[in-house]
Amino acid sequence: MGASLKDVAARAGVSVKTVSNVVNGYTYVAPHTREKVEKALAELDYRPNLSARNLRRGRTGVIALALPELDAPYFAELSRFVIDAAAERGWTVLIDQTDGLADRERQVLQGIREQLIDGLIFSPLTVGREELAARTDNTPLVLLGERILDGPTHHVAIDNQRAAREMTEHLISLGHTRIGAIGAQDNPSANTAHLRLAGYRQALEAAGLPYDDRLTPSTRSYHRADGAEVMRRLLALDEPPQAVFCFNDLLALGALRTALSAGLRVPQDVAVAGFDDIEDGRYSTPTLTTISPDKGQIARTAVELLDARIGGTGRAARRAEGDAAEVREVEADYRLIVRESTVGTAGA
Amino acid sequence: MGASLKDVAARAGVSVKTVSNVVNGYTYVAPHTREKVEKALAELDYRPNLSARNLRRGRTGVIALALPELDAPYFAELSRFVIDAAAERGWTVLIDQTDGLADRERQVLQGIREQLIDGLIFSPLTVGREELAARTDNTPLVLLGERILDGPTHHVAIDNQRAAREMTEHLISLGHTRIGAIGAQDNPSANTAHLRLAGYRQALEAAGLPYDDRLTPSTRSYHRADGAEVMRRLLALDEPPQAVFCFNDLLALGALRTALSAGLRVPQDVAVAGFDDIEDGRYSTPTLTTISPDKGQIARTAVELLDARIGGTGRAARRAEGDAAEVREVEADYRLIVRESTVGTAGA
DNA sequence: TTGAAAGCGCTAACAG
DNA sequence: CTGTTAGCGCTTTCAA
Repeated sequence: MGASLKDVAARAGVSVKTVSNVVNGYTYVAPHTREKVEKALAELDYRPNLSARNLRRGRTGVIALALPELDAPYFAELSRFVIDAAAERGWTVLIDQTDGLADRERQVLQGIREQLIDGLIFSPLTVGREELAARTDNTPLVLLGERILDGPTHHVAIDNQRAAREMTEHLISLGHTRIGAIGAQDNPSANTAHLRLAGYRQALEAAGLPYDDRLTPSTRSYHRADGAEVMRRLLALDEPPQAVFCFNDLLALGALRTALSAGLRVPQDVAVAGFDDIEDGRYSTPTLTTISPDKGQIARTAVELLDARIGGTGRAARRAEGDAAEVREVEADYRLIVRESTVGTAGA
Repeated sequence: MGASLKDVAARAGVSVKTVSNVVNGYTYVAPHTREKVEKALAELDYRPNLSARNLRRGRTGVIALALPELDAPYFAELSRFVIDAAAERGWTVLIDQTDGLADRERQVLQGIREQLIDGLIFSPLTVGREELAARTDNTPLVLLGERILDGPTHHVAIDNQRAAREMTEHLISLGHTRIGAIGAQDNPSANTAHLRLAGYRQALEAAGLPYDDRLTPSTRSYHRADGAEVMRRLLALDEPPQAVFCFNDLLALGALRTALSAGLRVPQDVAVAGFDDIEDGRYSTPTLTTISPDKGQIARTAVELLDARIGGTGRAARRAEGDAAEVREVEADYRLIVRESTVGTAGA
C-alpha cells in the first residue's frame, strides 16, 4: 500500500491535518510548512486513497453509463462524448452493458453499483415508466434516448417521432409511394421503435398513402444482420418497396448489403435511409441518408443535468435538493442528412 | 445516506459482526438469527457502502481499460469483450480514453486512477519501453495489442508481423505484383504499424518483388478519412497499385470508398484488404478481406492475467507476489479471412 | 496557522 | 455461533 497522509506527516514533521491542507490546496498554510510538506509528498510519491476520501466525503467522482451494447457504433460514439464531457468535470465513467435485457436493466435501476457511483446515465431499451417509478435507489439518474413522457426522471432525447416523419416525408418527396420501414418492435415497451413507426405512419397519412403492415416487419434487434435478413423478405414480396426507412443505420447497412448483393442499384432500384448517423454510413457505398442526432449535445446535456442533480455537497445535501428539483426533459437537436442512398450521385 | 450495518444491527437486535456475516454469506449463523437479520436488511433496504468496504479490503473491484478511442469499432468491440470477461469475475470496468496522445498515455501509466482501480488493461499507441520501465505506480498492468519485446509487463497480442506477411502473401498469390500498403506511421514508437509494415516487406522480399516506398504512404491516424485520402494519392500515381493492404479495417473502408467513387471495380481493378475484422467489413460492398484477431481470446486472456496479478488478497499480498511473478507474453490467435474485396464474387 | 481526535461504514482478529 | 473492538486513510470540527 502506498504512503498515507500519516506517513507524509511523520516525514515532514507536521500533523496529518496540515498535509491534508496542502494536498487539498487550502489557503492558510505557512509557506515554509507547505514547502516541507510538498517535499515529503514528492519523496514518498504520495497518492490519496480514493476509497478513504470517498468514504469520508460521501462521493466518489465516478458515474456509470449504462447502455445496451458498447459495440453498436451509435453507443460507442455516444460513449465517447459522454466520457469526454464527464472528464471535463473530473469524473470517471464506468460502463455497464445491459445487452438490452430487461433483467439487467432493472438491476441497473436498482443500483448494483450504488455507493460506488455518484450518478447514472442510462440508455434503456426495455424498461418503462413503472419500473422507473418503482425504483428505490436514489442515485441521481438521467435517461437517454428514450422519451418516457411524464416520467419521474430527467431525460434527454431527440423528438424521434418528428424525425421519423421528416425522413419519411423526404422519401415521399422523392416520388416513392411504396415505402417500407425496418425496425418495428413487438415488445410494447420499445418506446423508440414505436415513436419512429408512429412518425412514419403520420407522414404516410399526411400524404394520403396507404399503410401496409407487410412493409413494416419487426426485427429482433438492431444489428446489420437483422436489416439484411428483413430486407430479403421485403424484396421477396410481390410488390417490393421502392424505398425503405430503417430505424437505425446498422439496419440500413444490412439492408443495403442485401439490396446490392441481389444486384439492385441503390437508390435507383430501391432507396435506403437510416437513423443515427454513425460514421460507417458516411463511408459506405452508397453513402447513407440518415437522421443525425447531435450526440455531443446529448452527452453534454446529460452530464450537465447529472451534475446539477448531484450538487456540490455529497449525498446528504443531494437528497435534500434532489427531491425538490423538478424533472427536466431536454430535447436535443437533430438534422436530416441526405446522401447517396436516397438521391444517388455516385455510379453505384 | 442509506442504512448502515449498525442501523441494521440495531433493528435486528444483534451485533454488527453478525449482520456482516449474513451479508457476506458466511456459514455459521443460526437460522433464527439469519432470518431476523435478513428481515431487517430488507426493511431498511440495506446496501453495502463500497467505499468503506474497499477501504477495508484494500481493493475496489474496479479495473480500468485505457484505450485510444472508444468509437473506433475495433476498440469498441474489444471493450465489449473485456467488460464481459471482467463482469464474470465481478469486476466493473472504467474507461479511459487517451486519444492516442503521448501525454495522456503517460498519465495512465503513472496511475491517475490509482487507489480506485485494482488493475489496468492498457492498449497504448505511442508509449514505449522506456516509459513502461519508468513507471512508479505499481497497479497491476496488462498491455494489449502492442508487442513491446522484453517489456517489463504482461501483455497479450497477436503476431502482427506474421499476420501482415500472410495477408501480403495472399495478395501476391492472387497475381498482384504492385501492392500498396496504407497505414505506415512516422512516429518511431508506433510499434504495431512498424510490425505490419515489416511483415508486408518480408512477403514482398520472399516473392522477389521490389519495395517501392511511394506505395506505402504514412497516415496521420487510422480512421476512414485517412484511408480515403491516402487512397486518392495512391490512385493518382503514374503506376497505381493493383492491390492495397490497409493496416486496419477503417483505413480499408475509406480506401474502398475512394476506389468505388472513382468508378473503379473492387477487386477487379484494385483489390483492398484490411486488418481487425470489425463488423462493418462483413457488411460493406464488397465485403472486406481482413485479418481477424480473436478478440474474445485477447480480452479473456488479459482479464485472466490481470486477475492472477491482482491475486486474492489485496494490495499487500499483491505487492509480495506480483514482483516475484514472471512476466508473461501471450500470443493470441488470428485468422486470415478472405472476402469479396480481394477475390470478388459479387457484382460490385 | 497548526494539531488532536473523532468518525465515515466496513471487515476481521479475538474473545466468549 | 455471536459480540467487541480496532483500524483502513481521509476530512473536519474544535482547540490551541
